[in-house]
Amino acid sequence: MLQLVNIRSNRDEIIASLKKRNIDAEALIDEVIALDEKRRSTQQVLDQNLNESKKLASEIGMLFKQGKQEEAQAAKSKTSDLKVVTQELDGVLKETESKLNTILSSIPNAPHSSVPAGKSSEDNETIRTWGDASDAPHHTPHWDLTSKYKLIDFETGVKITGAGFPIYTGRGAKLQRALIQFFIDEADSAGYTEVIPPLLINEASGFGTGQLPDKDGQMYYANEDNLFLIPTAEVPITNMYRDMIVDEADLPIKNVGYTPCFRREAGSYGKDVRGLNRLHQFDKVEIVQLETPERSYQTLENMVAHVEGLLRKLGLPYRVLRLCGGDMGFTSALTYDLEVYSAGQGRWLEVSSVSNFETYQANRMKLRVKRKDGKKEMAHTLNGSALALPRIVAALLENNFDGEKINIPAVLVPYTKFETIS
RNA sequence: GGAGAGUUGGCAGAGUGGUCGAAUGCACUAGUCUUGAAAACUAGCGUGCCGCAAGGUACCGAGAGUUCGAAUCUCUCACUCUCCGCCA
Repeated sequence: MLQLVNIRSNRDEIIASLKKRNIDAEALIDEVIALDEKRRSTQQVLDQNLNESKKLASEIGMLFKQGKQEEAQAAKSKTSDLKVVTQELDGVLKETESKLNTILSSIPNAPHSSVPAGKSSEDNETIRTWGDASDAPHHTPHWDLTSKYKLIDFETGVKITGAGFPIYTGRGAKLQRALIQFFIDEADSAGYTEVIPPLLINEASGFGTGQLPDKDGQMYYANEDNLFLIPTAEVPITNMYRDMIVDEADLPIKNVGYTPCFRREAGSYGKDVRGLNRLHQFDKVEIVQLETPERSYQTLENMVAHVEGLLRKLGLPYRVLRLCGGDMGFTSALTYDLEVYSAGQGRWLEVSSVSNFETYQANRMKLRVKRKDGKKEMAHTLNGSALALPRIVAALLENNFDGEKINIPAVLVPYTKFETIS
């Protein structure tokens, strides 16, 4: 959620910034400001009333103690009017706060100044490209390769679960594990602490990182237990720090976690879902950081650099995009997408999304930093895929197929224990 | 799944209707003492909201209720622990 203090003091900037998401937030923001004012003035009056009630109550207590029954009874009758007013004010305050929170949590994060305006992925800004996207010798899509070399069994996955739940078999499975291990080792070297979080999360966690209340349709839901399957490790890992005040000296906090991710992906179709392009269950290694406001943007760049390092070591041509306002996620202030070139399909595939949420998630989950001078403020949260497996596998197979065999990148061979797939 | 016990400040742990935001100990911070450290002593030490401030108000797992007044009584829910059952 946006912070009220910011909305109060930077109303115009926030409205202008939200325009980059193609949202005219003026009416909403003004409603927030009005509700906030109502909330504050109501609380002032309520506090005065409560103060009087408290005083009266303790006076009555004294009178009873001194045995002055009649005076005590008289004082009691005075309290009833006050009580009615207090209850009324309390009702108004709660209702106002609840309205305020509902509206506030429905407003997306205000994009960073560097975010370009735009409507769709067409308007994303390409920051840089690495590698030669055109030099692949063959153009066989990965679904032909996985079938030819028996790496992934899509059909049996359909039988036991449904579309989008593939079965990795033999060297396909080993390649998958090798990549996971490689990604975690790299993050480990970069100072991230590995965590293995739960794969189901409760409502509070879903709200904390911003998947709830609006995106519950995207998550699988275990009705009996009121739990959701995680769409990304971001949710459990970031929520480890929910309702916490962390010492500035402990920042940055860096975690890496490998988890399967589950997404319903309702409404997807066509070439986007062919093969490994979009799945309901997929593996991902995620990096998460908690930072101070003044350092978070440098940290964002560092995280992008980390992900680029992975792609370079794998030898996959890629490009870095700065997402436009219209294509950015609800909670993000600035997002970089990394896309690898898929030689077999002749197109770019998103394999990582690295974002700075600034205080947006922190404010939802009450995650604060205690500064050296003792003052508390919202922390910044960041995360990024490092990396999402399926499309990496797709690009790896396609780009390294020489017509006879698939050549495993040298960095992976110690993990796979085989150099080629043929 | 069954039975029982519990949930209080960073931790431990008092508190069963009034002056309790909450004893005490530990931890932590600052100071005194000391060549330095330890010890000892002194002081400070939760969070949110409102307020320029003084200060006010709320929070003792969550929510509702009884009462002039609730950490304390009642109800509902959640969670934790112990024992039994089941089980990787």
